Amino acid sequence: MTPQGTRQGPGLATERTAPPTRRFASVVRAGSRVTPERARSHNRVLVLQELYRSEGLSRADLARAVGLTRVTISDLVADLIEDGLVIELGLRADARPGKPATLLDINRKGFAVVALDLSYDNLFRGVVTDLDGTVLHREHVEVVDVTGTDAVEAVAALLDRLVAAAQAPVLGVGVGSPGIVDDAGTVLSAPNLGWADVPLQGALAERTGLPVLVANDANAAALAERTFGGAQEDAILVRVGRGVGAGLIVGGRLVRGAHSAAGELGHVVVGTDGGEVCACGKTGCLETWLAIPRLQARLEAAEDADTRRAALAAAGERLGISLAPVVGALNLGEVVLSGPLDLLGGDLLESTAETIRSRTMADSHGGPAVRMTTLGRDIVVLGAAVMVLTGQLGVF
Amino acid sequence: MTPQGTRQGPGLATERTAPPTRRFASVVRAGSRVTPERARSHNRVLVLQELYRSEGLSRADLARAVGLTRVTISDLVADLIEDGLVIELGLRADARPGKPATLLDINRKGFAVVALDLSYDNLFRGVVTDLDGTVLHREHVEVVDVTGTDAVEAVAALLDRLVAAAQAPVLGVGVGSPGIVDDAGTVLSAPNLGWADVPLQGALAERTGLPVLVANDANAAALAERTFGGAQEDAILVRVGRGVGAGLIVGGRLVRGAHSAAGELGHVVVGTDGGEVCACGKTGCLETWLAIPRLQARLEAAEDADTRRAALAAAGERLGISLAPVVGALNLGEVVLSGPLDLLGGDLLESTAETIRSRTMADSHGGPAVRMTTLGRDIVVLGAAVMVLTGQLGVF
DNA sequence: GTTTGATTGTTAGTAACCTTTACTAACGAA
DNA sequence: TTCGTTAGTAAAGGTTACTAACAATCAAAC
Repeated sequence: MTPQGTRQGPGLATERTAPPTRRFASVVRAGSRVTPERARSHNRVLVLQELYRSEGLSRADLARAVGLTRVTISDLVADLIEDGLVIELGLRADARPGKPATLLDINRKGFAVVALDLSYDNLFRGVVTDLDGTVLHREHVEVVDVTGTDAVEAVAALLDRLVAAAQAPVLGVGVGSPGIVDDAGTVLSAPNLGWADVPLQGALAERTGLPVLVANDANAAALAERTFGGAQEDAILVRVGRGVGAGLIVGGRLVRGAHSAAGELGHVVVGTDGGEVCACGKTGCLETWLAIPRLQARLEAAEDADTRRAALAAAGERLGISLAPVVGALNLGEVVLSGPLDLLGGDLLESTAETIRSRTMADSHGGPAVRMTTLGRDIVVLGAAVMVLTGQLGVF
Repeated sequence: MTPQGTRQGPGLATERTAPPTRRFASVVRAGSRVTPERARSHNRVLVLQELYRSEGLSRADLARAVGLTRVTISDLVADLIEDGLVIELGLRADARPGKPATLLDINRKGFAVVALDLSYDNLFRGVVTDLDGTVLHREHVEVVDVTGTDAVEAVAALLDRLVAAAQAPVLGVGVGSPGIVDDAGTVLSAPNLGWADVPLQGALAERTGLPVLVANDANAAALAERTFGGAQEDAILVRVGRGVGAGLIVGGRLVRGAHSAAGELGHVVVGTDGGEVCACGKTGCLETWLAIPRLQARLEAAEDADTRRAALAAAGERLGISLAPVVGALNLGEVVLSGPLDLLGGDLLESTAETIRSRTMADSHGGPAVRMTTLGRDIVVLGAAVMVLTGQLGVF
């Protein structure tokens, strides 16, 4: 053992032959022992996933896809049918040799998911969907100047109406809320709603008796984009509205952050040339460049079309400047924007893409894809639904 | 279903009630079925992890920690002892009622790990460690103007010497290489070594017959910092040398990126006020502000101590500017620097910390911790060793 | 029209795994 | 000495997934 290695070469050279401290950090979560029972439920999930992804598979198809034997698959499927999660569709139609297969599918219409989006101004929206994320029913409620516990009450009332409207057993409730939301579904901070440390998930779960999952709206949107929008395994979704937020998917998983605040991009300062003063006190925050109210004000002040296009391009450039380090550091493959299509979809988007490309290393793949979401205004509720499907069925 | 939902509220408003495409993205990797055999090997890993983390546990201690019964633990431990991975230390000394426990430990000296660091200028370094990451032996070789297959040959020769020097069976070989390295250990691009699509991992594995793992040097360093340096679950490690690279730990896991290029921060443009021209062709890349040769040139040109301090602070500010969006987006809890302590450790570090704090939302935790690594020049080889321990034993 | 080969799904039996229950060994305290 | 506690082992049992074998069914070849 070399206690104090001699400095060789011109390379990095801070010293100390590390006597590794006996404080290790583990990858595998504690208590994740695998009993046969847990193994089976894991395999159950695999079957569900496979069925979810492509309806109309036979038991034999599942066996090939999952890697278990036909016998085991038959057994698992029997369980799932008994639980009502899977149904038989009938015999396969196409002509091929051998015994015709019995096609299976998840019972897509047999359960409902309730999903809420609290991120609008003065409005809570909610939907009932089936297991595919198809919206079956919509409700909304105006919440002008409603904050604190009144706001929680309004959410609960909306939720009650949605649950009552559901035509099938409700699998669970997903909520996309503005602000910072921790793992347990407590809204740590949501200034617009006057919330601080509000245990929304617990409150709604207790009231409805249903499984409830609460997450940040931009994070939910990112999940939706990943699941229904075809986003890659490494992508960022940027939501532009009254404020600016983001959700990150890294390695196919949603990033939560050290203090559950991942995606809080709005108040990062952009560039080194000043800017407008932000509500947060700093100067040149991304929100001052990009938030819809400010952007609209600038567009209205513009005198001709060229000036308007320049304003949009400038906003896009600022977004690109702040995204470039993130794209470079994470090697993101995709940047997706969500917000008013008429404002974001044109010059702004193009400018963002061009700025990112010119400020990051042009890898052999020509930089990340930059595009608008195709999920429209339902992106948050769809993400909230994904949370339920993942949490309750393990699907996705 | 509302085909074209009416626009309500001033919120986000791009349209279309998403008919979700039947193209889903899954979280669980395909083919990850759990057979009883896999379940047992998983539990074996849990036992190893627990033993690794704190030596001197009894079978009963393990049972409590892992959550399996004493019977099962005894069985697993018998397997591990037979494989030579675990040894009995003798009876517990302290006096308490009941039968005295037989203490166990991983056979820490019974296996060796070989780890290489190819990231120095004109020098390859390698070490032999035990399972704790304690360095037992060092070798190095000068490689001035050695590139391409010659460089691979030099690596292989160094590796042979290290394997020959090992006093215990070699568990595996870890390599930290500059450049972009994919999952399979192929160096996609390492300009300094003249490598492009070099299947280093495969070549070394074939030559030595040992398990080999190759990864980017900064990524390896990040693993070391996470494992031995006490880094948090969400942290970035920035390596400053001839170039600038980084490794990211998100949710406790290393980030690989869409094209295996995560951490390539050196060629991201910083700020909006120009800068020096970079070798890559762009202007104002982080490397032009921060790389050691340029920094040293600026320091030598400085006339007095104040100017030198200002130069260091300016470099730190640039690093902070480019890290701020990353810290904000990922909500990182920690930023760790690796490189020449005399240059990075003082004003530069402070300036980086202050810049990050002033440009991100000051969350209730006062921003990320910013510090130097304590692992010194061995950080990359330690990370390479961690790769082997993780890959071969599942530890960490 | 019959045979052949292929495919599906089920039944029966087996091996692996973890658990429960029960036991022995070993020790401190009363 | 007795009691209570802790460590480790042994035997039996239940769950899980596997292999082997088979009936049902159909297309295609003969």
